[in-house]
Amino acid sequence: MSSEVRSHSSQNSISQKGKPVMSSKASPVKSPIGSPQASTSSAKLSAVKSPLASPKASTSSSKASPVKLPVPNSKMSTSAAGQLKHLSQQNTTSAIIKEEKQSINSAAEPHCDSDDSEDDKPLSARLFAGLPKGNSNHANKGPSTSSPGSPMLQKPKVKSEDSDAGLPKGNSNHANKGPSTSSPGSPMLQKPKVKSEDSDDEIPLSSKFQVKSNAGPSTNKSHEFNDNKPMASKLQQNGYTMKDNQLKKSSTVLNKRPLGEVKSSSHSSFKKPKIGDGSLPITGKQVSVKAEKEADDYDHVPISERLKKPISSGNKSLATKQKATKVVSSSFKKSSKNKKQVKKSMYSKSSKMLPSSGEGQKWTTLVHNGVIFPPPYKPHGVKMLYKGKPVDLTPEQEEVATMYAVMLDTDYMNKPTFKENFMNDWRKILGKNHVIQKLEDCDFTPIYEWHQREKEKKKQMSSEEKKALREEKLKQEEKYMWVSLDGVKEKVGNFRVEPPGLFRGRGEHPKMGKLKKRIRPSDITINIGKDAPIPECPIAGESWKEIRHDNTVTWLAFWNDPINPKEFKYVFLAASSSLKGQSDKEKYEKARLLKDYIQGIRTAYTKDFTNKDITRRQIAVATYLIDKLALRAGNEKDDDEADTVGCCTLKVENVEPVPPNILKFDFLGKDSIRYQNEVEVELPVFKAIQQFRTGKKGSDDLFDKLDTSKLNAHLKELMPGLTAKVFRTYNASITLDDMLNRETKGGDLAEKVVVYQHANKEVAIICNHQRTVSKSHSAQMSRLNEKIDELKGMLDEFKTDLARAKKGKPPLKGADGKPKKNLNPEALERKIAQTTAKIEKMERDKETKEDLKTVALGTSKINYLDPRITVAWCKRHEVPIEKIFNKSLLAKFTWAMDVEPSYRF
DNA sequence: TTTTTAACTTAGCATATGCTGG
DNA sequence: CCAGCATATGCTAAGTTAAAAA
Repeated sequence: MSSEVRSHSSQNSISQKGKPVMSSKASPVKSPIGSPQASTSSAKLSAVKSPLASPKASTSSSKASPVKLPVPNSKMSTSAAGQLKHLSQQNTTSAIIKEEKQSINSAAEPHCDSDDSEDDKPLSARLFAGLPKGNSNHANKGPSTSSPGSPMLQKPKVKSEDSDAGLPKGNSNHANKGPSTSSPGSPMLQKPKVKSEDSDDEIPLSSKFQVKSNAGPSTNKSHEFNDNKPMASKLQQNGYTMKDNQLKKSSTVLNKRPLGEVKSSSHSSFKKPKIGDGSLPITGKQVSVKAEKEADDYDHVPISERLKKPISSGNKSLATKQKATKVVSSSFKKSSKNKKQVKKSMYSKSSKMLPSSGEGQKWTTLVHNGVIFPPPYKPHGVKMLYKGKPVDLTPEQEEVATMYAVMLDTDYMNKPTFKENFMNDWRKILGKNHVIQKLEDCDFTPIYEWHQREKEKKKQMSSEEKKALREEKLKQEEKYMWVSLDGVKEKVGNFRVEPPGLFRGRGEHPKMGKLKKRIRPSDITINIGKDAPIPECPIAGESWKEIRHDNTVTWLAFWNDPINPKEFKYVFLAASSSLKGQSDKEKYEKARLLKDYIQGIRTAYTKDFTNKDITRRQIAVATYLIDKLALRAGNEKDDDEADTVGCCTLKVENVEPVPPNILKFDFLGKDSIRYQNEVEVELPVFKAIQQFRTGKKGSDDLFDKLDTSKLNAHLKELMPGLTAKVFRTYNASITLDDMLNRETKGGDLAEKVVVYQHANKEVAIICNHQRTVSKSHSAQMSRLNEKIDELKGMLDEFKTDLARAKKGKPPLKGADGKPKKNLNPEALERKIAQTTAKIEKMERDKETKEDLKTVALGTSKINYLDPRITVAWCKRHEVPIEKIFNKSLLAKFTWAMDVEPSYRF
C-alpha cells in the first residue's frame, strides 16, 4: 500500500468552478424534451428493417438499411481471408456467448419480461429509498454538469463548485431506507426483473429530482431543465443527469471520415442471446437465436416504454418491436472458430458448437512467426559536452545519453526523480571512474540538436522516399503481422518488441527516468501451437528463452518488464481479431445482464448503508460510489508505483463531507488523472462516510475493512460474474443508449451526429476520461475569436450599407478606404444572412472546442460503449456508421455490425 | 487469509496522417 | 500547394480480476 498520501494537493490548482462552464455554455441547447424519437425515427426504422433481414454478412447488413453501413466488401488486402474468418467466428462466438449467459442466468434468475411491470413498481418503491437520492445529486449539480456529478473537472479546470453551490437540494432522502421488499439483511437481491423496472425507477427518480434540478440555480449550466425530462429515463437511475447539450457542432469533424475499406464487412452472424432467455438452460444454438431475439425485444420494449412514460407514449415501441421481430438474419457464416471456454469447435458450419470443449481452452491451432526486434543501435558519434568539453562515449554509453538528450524538451527535465533515476542507471554503464560524474555538468545539446536535424531531414524527405521506406518496413514486418488461429488468419496487435528507452511513468512515478533495457530473444517466451513450427529467432546466434504450447491463454509471446521484472509484457492479437471481439462482446453482455439486477442491487446496498456491520456498510457505500460515480475498484499499490487510488483505496483526505449531504472528491486516479467532483448523496451515505473518517488521519484508508477482492466477492453473490468494473461499462452504455434515444429528434445528419457526440461526451465526463489541452489551444481560440470579430465587423458594414442602400445612397468606403461595389438591398440582405449564419456556426464550434478541450471522447467509444447501441442507432436514423466509427473501430466492432435496428442495450 | 503471479483490459500521450480552407 | 489542425494509430503504462501460492 501506498504509504503516504501526498497526492493531490499538489498539482493542479484547479479551480473548481471553471469547468462547469463548459457544459453550460451551452447555449442553444435544446432540451431534449419532447418526445424522444419520434416520428421520423420510427418511420425510418421501418424502412430500414426490411433490408436488414438479409443474411449474409456484412453487406447484407449494410445494405439493408438505408443506413448504409458501409461495408464494403472488403477489401482489405490481406484481409480477405480475415474477413471471412470473422464472420464465421462470430457465429460461433455468439453461440458460445449464449451458452454462457444462459448458465449465468440460471444462477441468478432474473427474469425478464413480463413481470417487470409489477416488479417495477415495487422496485421503484424500493429504489426510492436508495436511488432517488442518487438522482438528486445530479440535481444539484444539475446545473452544471449534470451528470454524475460533475466529474468533469479535474485537472485544469475549475468549476464544479458552482453547481454545488447551487445545490440546495437535499433531496430526497426520504426514503432511504427502506425498500420494502428486499430482503432485509442480506444483500442478495432477488431476482431481477427486467427492464421495466428501470423505467419505474427512473420515473420516480425523475420526479423527485426535478424539483431539485430546478433548484440548481445558479448559473451555470443552464440546461438543467433537461434533467427533468431525462430524468425519466434511466439516467436517473444512475444518478446522472445530463445537462448541457448543446451545440451541435457542425459536422466538421465527422464528415471527414472517408471510410474506406472496412474490413469488417461481414459478419453477420449470430445473434446472441441475451439474457432474457436466461431461464433456459439450453444452450443449443438455434434455439438461442430465437431466444435472443425475444430477449432483445423485451429489452427494447420496455425501454421504449420507459421513455415514453415520461413523455409520450408509445408508438415507437411498437415500431421497434416489429422490426425486431422480423429481422432474423444472421446466421450463416460458417466457419468455425473456436472459442472460448467452451470449445472450439472447429468448423461446423452451422455453427454449432458444442458445449464441449474444454475449459478455458482458447484455441486449437496457433501458428505465428514470433516477434520482431528493433534494429541495433547505430552510433551517431556526436559528442556531448561535460564541463564544456567534448566527451568520448562508447556506443552503449552514447545510446543512453541519446535517450536522455532526446527528452531535453520534455517536462521530465523538471522532475528530479527522472534525472536521478536516469543518472543512476547511466552511471552503471559509464562505469565508476568515468569522467562524467554529475548530471548537472552534462550538456546534451549537441546530441539534442543532431536529433532535431535528423527529424527535420526525415520530414523533408519527400513523399516518394517516405513511401519507399514505409513499404520496405512493411515488407519486413509483414510476416509478423498475422497469425493463423484455428486456421483463420488474424492480425497481431503488438508484434514489435519494445525498444530500449527511458521509462516514462505517468504522474509522480518513482521509477521515471530509469533505463528500460533492450529486450533480447533470450528474454522472450513464445506460445505457439504444438504442431506449429517454432518461429526462427530473428537475431543470429541467439535463441528464445522458452517455447510453450498453452492453449488456455491468448498471448503469443511475453517477456518480463525490464522496469518491473515481476510484471510481463505480452504480445496479443489485435483488437480486430475474433478472439478479442468475442471477449469484448461478452463484456457487454455481462453489462447488459447487470441491467436486470441493478435495481435489486441498488436496493440492497441502499439498505446496507445503515447496516450495523461496518464491513457491510463499507461494501454498501463503496458499491454505491462505484455505481453512481463510475469509480474504479481501486487495488492496493506498491510504493514503487505512482500514488493513485480507486474506490477501495480512497483515503480519508480524498473525500470531504460538506453538510448537509455533499461529498467533495479530490484524488488522483488511474494514470494520475485527477478526479474532482462534488456530489450530493443520500443522507445515510453522507453519515456513513463521516463515520468512516472519524478517528483517522487524512492518509488513512477511508474503507479500512475493504479491498477489491472482498468487494468483488460480494458483488459476485449479487450477480454471476459481477465485478466492480462492470458498473462502468453498464453505466456508460446505458447512458449512451438512453441519451441517444431520448435526444435524437429529427434534424439533418449533422445534427444527429451532434446528438451522438453529446451523448459520448456525457459518458466521457462520467468516466472522467481526460486529455491534456493541446499546446496550441489558446492560440487557436484567439484565432477563432479574431475571425469572429472580423465577421462581425463585416456584418455591421453590411447593415450600414443596407440602410443606406434603402435610401438610395451608395455604400461607405471599406476599411481600406476603397469604394465597394454598390449592391442592391436584396444582395445585402443575403450577405447579412450568410454572415450571420457563419458567425453562429463559428461560435458554436468555438464553444464545442472549449468544451471538449479536456474531454477525451475516444476512450469510452473504444472501451465502454456497446457498439451495437451505436450501430442500431445509425441504422434507425440513417446515419452512416462511418460518421461515428473510424476504420479501426469498424474493424474492432465487426461483431456488432449486424445488430437489428431495434437493439437496445 | 493474504500475497503473489498471471493474463487481459483500459488509458493517455506522441506521432503519423490526412483534410480543408485560403 | 500549404499551413494549420483534427484524426487516426502506435505505443506502452496502468489498471482489474482470477487463480495460485504462501
